[in-house]
This record gives sequence, C-alpha cells and structure tokens, in this order.
Amino acid sequence: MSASRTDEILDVAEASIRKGGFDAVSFRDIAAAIGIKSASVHYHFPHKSDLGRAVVSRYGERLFAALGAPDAPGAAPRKRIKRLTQAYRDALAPEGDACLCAVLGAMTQGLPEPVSKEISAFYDRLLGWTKTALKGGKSTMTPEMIVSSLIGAMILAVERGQPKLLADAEKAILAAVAD
Amino acid sequence: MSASRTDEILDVAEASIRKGGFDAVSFRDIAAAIGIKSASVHYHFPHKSDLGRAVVSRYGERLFAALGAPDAPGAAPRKRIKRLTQAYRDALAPEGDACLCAVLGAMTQGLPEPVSKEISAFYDRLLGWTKTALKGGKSTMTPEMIVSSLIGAMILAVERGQPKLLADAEKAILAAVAD
DNA sequence: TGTGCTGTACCTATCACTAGATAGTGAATG
DNA sequence: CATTCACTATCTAGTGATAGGTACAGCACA
Repeated sequence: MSASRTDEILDVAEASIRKGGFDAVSFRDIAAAIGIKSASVHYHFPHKSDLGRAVVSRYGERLFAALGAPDAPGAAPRKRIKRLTQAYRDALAPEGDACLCAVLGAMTQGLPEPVSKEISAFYDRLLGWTKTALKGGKSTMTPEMIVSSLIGAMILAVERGQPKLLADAEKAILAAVAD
Repeated sequence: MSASRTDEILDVAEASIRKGGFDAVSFRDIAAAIGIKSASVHYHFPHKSDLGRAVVSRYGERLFAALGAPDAPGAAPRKRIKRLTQAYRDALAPEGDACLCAVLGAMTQGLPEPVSKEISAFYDRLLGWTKTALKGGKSTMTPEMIVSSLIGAMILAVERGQPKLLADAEKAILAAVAD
C-alpha cells in the first residue's frame, strides 16, 4: 500500500549498498526481499546503473529536504551547520551502516559512470549548501573540511563500532563555526 | 625478476581494490594481468579471503615500516604526526586512488570476516601508533579524530579530484598538535 | 482495447573454486 | 652416477552458482 513498488525497490537497494557497496546489490536479491521476480525489478529499473542513480538521487533529495534552505532567514550559521551534523548522525543511527555517499564516495572509480556522476552531483550540492550555510558567520573550517571530517568520522565510527566518534566530529565542527 | 609471484598478485589485487573495492577483484583478471591462469592464483591464495587478508596485511606492514617507531627518541610529536600525514599523501599520490583501508573501512560490513578482522587490526594498530606518537605533546585532536579526518579528506580528495583537500587536512592536523 | 505490472523461461557471461596432469628443481638414495 | 622422491608452480578442463539482462506471455484495470 503505502510505499510504491519503486520505493520498495529503492529501500532494499539502498540498504544493500550501505552494507556492502554497489556490487552487493543484485536484482534477484531485491526481488526476493519484496516478493516479486527479478524481471519485474528490471521493469522499473532496466539497468543496474539506473537503479544506482535513483538510489543516490533519492538519498540526496531526502537529505536536502531535511537540511532545509541553507540561507533561510532567521537561522544562524551555527544552527544551520548543526542541522548538517545532525543529519549525518541520523544517517548512522538505525542500523549502524555508513551513509550512502560515504560508501559510494569511497569507490567512485569502479562505479558505472551514471552513478558516479550522480555522486559527484550530490557532493557538488552538499558542498554548495555548506558554503552558503556558513555565510554571515566565521568558520576556521572550509566547507570541504566540514564535509570530509563527517565522512571520515562516519566511516571510522562504523568500523570501530563507536558512534561516539561521529559525535566528536560534530563537536569539533561546531567549535570551529561561529555566528 | 625482482618481485615474487606472490607480490605480483598482491600488487594487482591491491590496485583493483583501491579502484573498485573488494568485489572488483577477480582471480581471472589478476591472472590475466600477470600472464598466468586463474588456477595458479588459487595455488598462492586458495580463497579470496586469503587474498584480501594478505593485501591488507602487506599494506599495513609497509605503512608502519614507513612510519617508524611512534616513540622513537629524538622525534617530537609534531614530527611524528607529520610522518603520518605524509604517508597518507604518498598513498594518494601515484594514481589518484584512495588509500586501501579507507576504501575497505567504508564497507567492512560486506567483507568476508577474515578480511574485516584484518582491517580492524590495521586500525587498532594505526590508532595505537598515533596515540603513542602524540605522547609528550599536546593535541586538541584525539587519535581517532586525526585518523578519521585523514580518511575523510582522502575520500573527498579522490572524489573531487582535488589532492589539495588532503593537504588541507594535513595543515589542520599539524595546527592542532604541539610538541 | 490499450497500458501497467508481473510472471515464466531463458540467455550469456562471469564468478570462486577444484581435480588432476605436467614439468622443473633439488636433495636424498641406490 | 643414475634414480627416486618430494616439492613447487603451473597448466587444462571443468564444476555449480550467480550475475545482469531479455523475450514474451498473462493478467488486471481503465
């Protein structure tokens, strides 16, 4: 009912990617997980690259919806950046899997071009958001440093099994940003 | 001549992993790259997990050899940490591929257990080295923060095609460490 | 009647992995 | 000295499993 078939497929695909990378996704496994056949998955996403692109795209849409406008009036830079760090902590939360784009960003080289382009667009947008969000305040960290420290913290937090590492990164980032 | 067959295999495997993750490695491709047959690769590394473990293990040995003792007399903490950041920059240098353990760290969940154990041991050792290296000095960054910022910077540097991002991380780390 | 979605059945390619034969080497043995 | 033995490293040939992807039929609903 609730979720469309397309969304069901994307849900399973996203979870698989976050657990084991792009190659961990298989049409058969996705189909089995939601109770259809692999040919039906191909109907919605003819090629695997279509599926990958869609997963990344939806992930981005959701993230930026959660972040809100980076230049929303009334929100100070520190508060905006806090929304960003919070989003990363939320991404880690439920299963202890790494954020989608941390995983895919780590191995863009080996992905189908449509997917790596989509990842690239995601980071274009994320860095742009962060840059705008910092405007009007003072930061000792560049947008790139903020984002990369979140990526690294997430990866190490997952590997070590220590969510605290991501919280530490958040603290360091917020300490570097003043309104 | 120089390199043993085992090393030749590990060279190709490491390059493949760094480009496309663990699943990008195939016995056939490795064999073809060095002019033998896949069955011969299996002779040296019966299972893929053996190969993965060996790649990570050799990578670690080389890195720690380059880092030297973390408590070598006469070397100040700042200088020691600089060796660490330099090692990461060297790892990025030749091909623009990400560091092996950044890639594998990003997706430990989907790896054969022997490989993920080896990755875990690598980070145990790396964090231990960094902790010891910081002794006697003052740092506003924990060992975990130093390592995770290098991981994140390397991943974003590769994705963006901007090696400078890793240099920026180095600067920030060195600024946080005082003798 | 057409459109949207799912099914069955199948394709070819690739995967990790194995059995067993072959050739070369070096040391021990007659 | 010649032979045998054990070992190393490679090959050919093949296994069964799984991958992405396709052709086409059926079915429900408008």
